[in-house]
Amino acid sequence: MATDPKALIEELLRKALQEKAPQSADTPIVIERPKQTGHGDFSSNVALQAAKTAKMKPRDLALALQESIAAQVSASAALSDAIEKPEIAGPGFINFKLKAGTKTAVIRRILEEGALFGSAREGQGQKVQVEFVSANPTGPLHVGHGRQAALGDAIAALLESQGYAVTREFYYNDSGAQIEKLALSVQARARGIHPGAPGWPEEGYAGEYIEEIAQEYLTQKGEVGDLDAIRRFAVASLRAEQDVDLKAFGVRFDVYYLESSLYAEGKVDQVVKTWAAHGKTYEKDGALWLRTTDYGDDKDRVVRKSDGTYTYFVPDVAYHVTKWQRGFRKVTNVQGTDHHSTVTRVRVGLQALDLGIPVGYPDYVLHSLVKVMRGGAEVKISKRAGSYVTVRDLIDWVGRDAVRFFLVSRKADSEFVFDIDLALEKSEENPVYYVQYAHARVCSVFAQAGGMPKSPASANLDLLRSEREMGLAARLAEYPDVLAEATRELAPHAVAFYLRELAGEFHSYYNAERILVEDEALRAARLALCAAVRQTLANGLSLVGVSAPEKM
RNA sequence: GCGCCCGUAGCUCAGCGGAUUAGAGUAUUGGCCUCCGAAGCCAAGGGUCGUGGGUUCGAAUCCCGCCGGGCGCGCCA
Repeated sequence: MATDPKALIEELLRKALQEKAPQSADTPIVIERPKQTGHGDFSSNVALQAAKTAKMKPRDLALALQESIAAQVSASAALSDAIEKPEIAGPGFINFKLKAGTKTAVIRRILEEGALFGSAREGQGQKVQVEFVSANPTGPLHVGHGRQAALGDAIAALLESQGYAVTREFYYNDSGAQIEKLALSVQARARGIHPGAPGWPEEGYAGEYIEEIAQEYLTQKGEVGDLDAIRRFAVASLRAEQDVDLKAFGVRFDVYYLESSLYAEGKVDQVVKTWAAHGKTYEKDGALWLRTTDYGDDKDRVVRKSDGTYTYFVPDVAYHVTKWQRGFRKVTNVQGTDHHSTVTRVRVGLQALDLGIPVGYPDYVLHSLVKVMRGGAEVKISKRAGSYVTVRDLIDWVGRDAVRFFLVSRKADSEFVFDIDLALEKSEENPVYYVQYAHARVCSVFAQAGGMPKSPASANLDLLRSEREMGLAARLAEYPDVLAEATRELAPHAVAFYLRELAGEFHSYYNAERILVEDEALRAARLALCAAVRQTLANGLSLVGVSAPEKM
């Protein structure tokens, strides 16, 4: 018998459909977990979907399917032990209820699989790459980078959970106009010129960190006239600072890819040559244009300016070629929505190379901007950076766990209001602590019981019978599905929501039932359930980069 | 003007490859610690799902218009 109840139910429905309405046999079977407990553990609307092709009223078809399933169930002792006969409800839903033993089986599975519970093999053997943050070394990381870091790292972890071999990558521009401005700004500061004063570079960087870098450069006996040395110093110093912040945020990268290397290795030239060789470019007004309109863009784009330098998206395309050549068939880029115009260009640029790269390559997860609120007003100023709030500010204000949980709990495309007061002053009501508290609570029960249960998996789980215990078991069983779905959608916020619900059900259970009861067998069974809850909370928290404390 | 995204309870947000009575948190109000951690639990009130049409037996969910907000629309990156 299949160990996964969902697969089992799908099988039953498939057979019933073949028997009762063969002409509708290829109707996709959707099985969901109803929100209302009265609707059983699983529910399907196939009868509603198939009614048309079957030329039957939905309810009549549902009744026929029900009859067939009931027959299948009574014919098999294993099936009879696993599930109840289905019920019909509403316009023609078929609702399934699992026997208690089927539901609690997940507890044993969790205890056996431990940290691996929730993982799957969907992506086994496939190399995927997630590119995120990719901040230029021209200033400290801002809140938007924080959102990217939280999102990207969680997406990477989700992909890992499904078996993919994931590379976390950070791409940065270490040459070009922005870096030049940075160098000039530091140089100006080193000469005592303040932002806006005569001699200050056009569109220079005005943040206080520029002054700090300038002072450091000077104390290390740097030569004010040596712009090249200043550039190297400033980039190194900002890169180091970003690394410190990322480390504090609990995010690490496998690869740092330098834009300059693309030029150095001739990869940028190669891209342009290939386009030209395929007749995808033409000269106009002293510039070189790419026929992006051939691929649905609204106008052609300049790739080489009249001054001979390339526009930004040429190295971008070259960079993505390396991703493809490095064997990443699935690539996800996490960026702000302000970059959404590059999505088309990069994809089109890749298509125009005729390398056999699929049309939708790469995937993009675009997130909208983050607004930071404090005391009912928007915070725009950071002491360090001047004009924006940094990741460091957020971590200092509310702590890493709260920042990561908050930033990952909204779907990427929703505009995000990060309320410092909510995250900090009301910390006792904060969702992060709510989830962490559930974890700590289980640990504290174990402490009371004299340590972690020795062999929780050997407990007699049939003793778990209450509504709440069944509900918790069902919730636990859902976890692998949540991860699979969240991975498919590249939407880690689903994990944060799931954790909130699981924690809530546990708190509720904890208040309603005593876990450390006299009856040893029952106590062992409840401890096993608690151990499974703890494991799942820990797995989910770890996935979104939040710690699972034993005490708080 | 054009393109993409968003508009769900006072506030912050889930749900949106249609389907059984729209959900959480927070805020407000009222209960629960002689008993495993009250950073918790239980309960109440609070929503014409921006708006007007359309498709459908059935729409918060799909399609179109409008209103409101965000982001793009460079030989900037």
